[in-house]
Amino acid sequence: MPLSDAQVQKMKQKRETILEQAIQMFAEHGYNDTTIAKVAKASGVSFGSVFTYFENKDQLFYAAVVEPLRVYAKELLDFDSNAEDTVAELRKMVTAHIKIFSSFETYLRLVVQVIGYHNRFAEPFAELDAFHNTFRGKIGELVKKGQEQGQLQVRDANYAATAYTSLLIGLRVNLTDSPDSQMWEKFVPFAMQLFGPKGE
Amino acid sequence: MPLSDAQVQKMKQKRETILEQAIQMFAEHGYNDTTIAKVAKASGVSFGSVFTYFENKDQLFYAAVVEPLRVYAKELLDFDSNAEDTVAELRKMVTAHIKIFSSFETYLRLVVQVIGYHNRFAEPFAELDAFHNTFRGKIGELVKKGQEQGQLQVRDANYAATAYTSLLIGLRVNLTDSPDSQMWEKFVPFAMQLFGPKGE
Amino acid sequence: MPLSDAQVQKMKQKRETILEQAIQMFAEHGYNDTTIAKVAKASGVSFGSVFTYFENKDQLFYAAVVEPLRVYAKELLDFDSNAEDTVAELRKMVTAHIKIFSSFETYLRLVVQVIGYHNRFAEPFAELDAFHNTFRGKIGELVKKGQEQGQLQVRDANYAATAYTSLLIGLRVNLTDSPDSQMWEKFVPFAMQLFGPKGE
Amino acid sequence: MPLSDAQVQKMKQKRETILEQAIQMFAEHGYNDTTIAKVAKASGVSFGSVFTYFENKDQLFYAAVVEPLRVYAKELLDFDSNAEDTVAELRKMVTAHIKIFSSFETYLRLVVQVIGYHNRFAEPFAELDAFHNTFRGKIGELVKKGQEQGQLQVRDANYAATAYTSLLIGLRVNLTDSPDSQMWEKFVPFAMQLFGPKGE
DNA sequence: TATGAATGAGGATTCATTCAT
DNA sequence: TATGAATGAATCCTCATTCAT
Repeated sequence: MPLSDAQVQKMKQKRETILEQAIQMFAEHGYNDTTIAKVAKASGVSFGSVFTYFENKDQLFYAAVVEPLRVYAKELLDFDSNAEDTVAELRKMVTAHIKIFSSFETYLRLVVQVIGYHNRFAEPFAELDAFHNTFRGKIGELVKKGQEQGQLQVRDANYAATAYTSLLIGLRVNLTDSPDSQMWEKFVPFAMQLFGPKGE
Repeated sequence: MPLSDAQVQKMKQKRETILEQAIQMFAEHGYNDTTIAKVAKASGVSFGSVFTYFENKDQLFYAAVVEPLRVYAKELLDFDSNAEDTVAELRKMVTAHIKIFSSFETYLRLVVQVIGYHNRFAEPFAELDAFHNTFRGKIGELVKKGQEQGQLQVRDANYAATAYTSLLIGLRVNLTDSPDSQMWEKFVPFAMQLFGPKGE
Repeated sequence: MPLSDAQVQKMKQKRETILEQAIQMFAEHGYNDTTIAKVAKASGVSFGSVFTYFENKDQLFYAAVVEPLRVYAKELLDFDSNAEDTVAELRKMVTAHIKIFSSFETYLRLVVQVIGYHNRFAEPFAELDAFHNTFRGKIGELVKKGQEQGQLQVRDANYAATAYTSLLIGLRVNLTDSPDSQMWEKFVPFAMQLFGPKGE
Repeated sequence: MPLSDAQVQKMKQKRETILEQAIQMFAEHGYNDTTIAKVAKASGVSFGSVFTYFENKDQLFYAAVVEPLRVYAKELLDFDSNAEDTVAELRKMVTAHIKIFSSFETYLRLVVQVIGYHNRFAEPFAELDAFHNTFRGKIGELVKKGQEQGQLQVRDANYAATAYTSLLIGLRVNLTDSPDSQMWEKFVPFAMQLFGPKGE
């Protein structure tokens, strides 16, 4: 007996709710202090149901880390590594990234944990690491282009990209309780400096 | 009957061993996956003995975070915020910091965890936060001086300091498995850029 | 999906079994020497299940003390404080009480422990104390009535009631291993004396 | 090297202090919640020293129960079972007993526990039981004499004695927090009734 | 599919007791 | 004799996971 469309919809919705609550709680209280029972309660389902949608706690954690990544990845990679005016594109990119990071508080807490315990969380870490490489790579390309055009001082573009992503994650770690995006914006010029724009 | 000096020494040594093992394991496997039994075994003592030296697991964790801080704090603050040649002092400072951070792998993993779950680890977090403020403050002073002397471009010195400490921590997070200090050194010029040195 | 009636019945039965075993063991071996594991084993359930029915050991103890009280209270208060023939009613009451106390061995051991450590067992003690006051009060009323009617010598009715309940509990303490109800019956006339019946 | 008298005195004193503290704490908090460490601390000695004076915790408990008994036994048996005026002697005895029991709060809490868990505390219980039999026996003799003299109504003297000791212990249990000896005195006439004095 | 009772492995902690100093 | 560090058995409790309904 196939499920009706309405039923499929309802189930999707339920899965979504559980995942959102899980992200919230994993980020806030960590893996161990987040119990399946608490997630279930916060989601308004029985804890048995959590196992209907996620094989086990590790899978739930994996999904909590990896699924948002797909969304955020797109936003973070939304810049043109072939742009003509490299510096302008970089500035647009940095501004967008800063804005995204300032609003990511919950999710990035999760990311930091995964990185911190990458032995324990090998699988989600692999995904994050893969994205990080893609991310750095694309930024590196843009930087390289800017250097070739003479708009940026010549330095190792990959290191510049790594310094840049490190600054982003470091700010997120340090400004733990500062959702105030105005303050975040102040860091745009500092981030730009890492790329060595000429005449600034 | 007071303990003999030899006794006292032996106890100090034992406490030290336990703490070192605890730091290692907390950093590697996190708070929850580090059991007292494992720490005891790694330290070559019975688990009951751990409780002789540390009131409970939370206190052990606290000590693991806070005691090394006292040592590292001194190293990290070892620069002159009144130096005449600001840029030279900054470069020396940055080089030293990069070196220190490159060797901190274990301890900084711990730090990242504490920051990530600062709700859970409120007390050690408070200590880290206090140090961070001192650290940023002293760097900010040096930057301010450089700006007054005209050696640095004028920007908000506190934000510069925050960007700098963020870069350091972000590098540590991103370069999780890179104890290679040669690679770390490459980041010195990028860090310097955050302070806006003129004519570089 | 609500539980079926049969399920609910089974659970009630299981809870009952656990509680009975707990009463038995708490009475026999005391709070500390009664482990959850032993109670579980005696009840034929896993020890995890005990926590399904009782929040923790203290709650189990509380239930073990308070739930039987509801039953016994009714039996003990089953006399008429407005009876016409006071002495006859008192004799009936005393006979009933003696019989009840003679059969209470297990439960009263528990009661004695709670009273003995009323600091430690504050909550169950409060319940017992409340019942004791009700019990004494009702007896006192009957005694007062008898005195007004001239059937009993005039003494403080409340002290008489306290002396009576003390005798009951004292007998239970002293005759620890005497379930022999024939012997208990012999104490009826002594108990009656406390009320000062005229012409006996 | 024999110990000096002063040293022997000091040790006796220390043992005494430990025992007093132990009685206090066993009575107040029970066997299990009274730790050797706490007793040692309250006594101003190291917990190792407790083991110098008492073989182990059980022996300490045994001493706490049995040693005071030797003192109290003498007081409780201080009446003349051959007295000419039986009723007067009984009244004197009851008055003395009530007074003693009213002041025994701590010790009798201990006694009640031993009786309550006589399986667990078999050895101290045996001592208490032996004393109880002696105590009842001597009272029984006096009662028997009074009956022979026609001063008391004829009833089973042993049951009367048991009823009497039960009333004493029951009062002690019930009046847990009433050190007020004035109130206790009110129970003298009730206790007397148990012996069936003629013409009262 | 949804529920929640049942299970038991795992872990922090307490504390009597031993024993070296 | 006095001390207190060392030990590890014992116990409460949590929680992921299974499975009958």
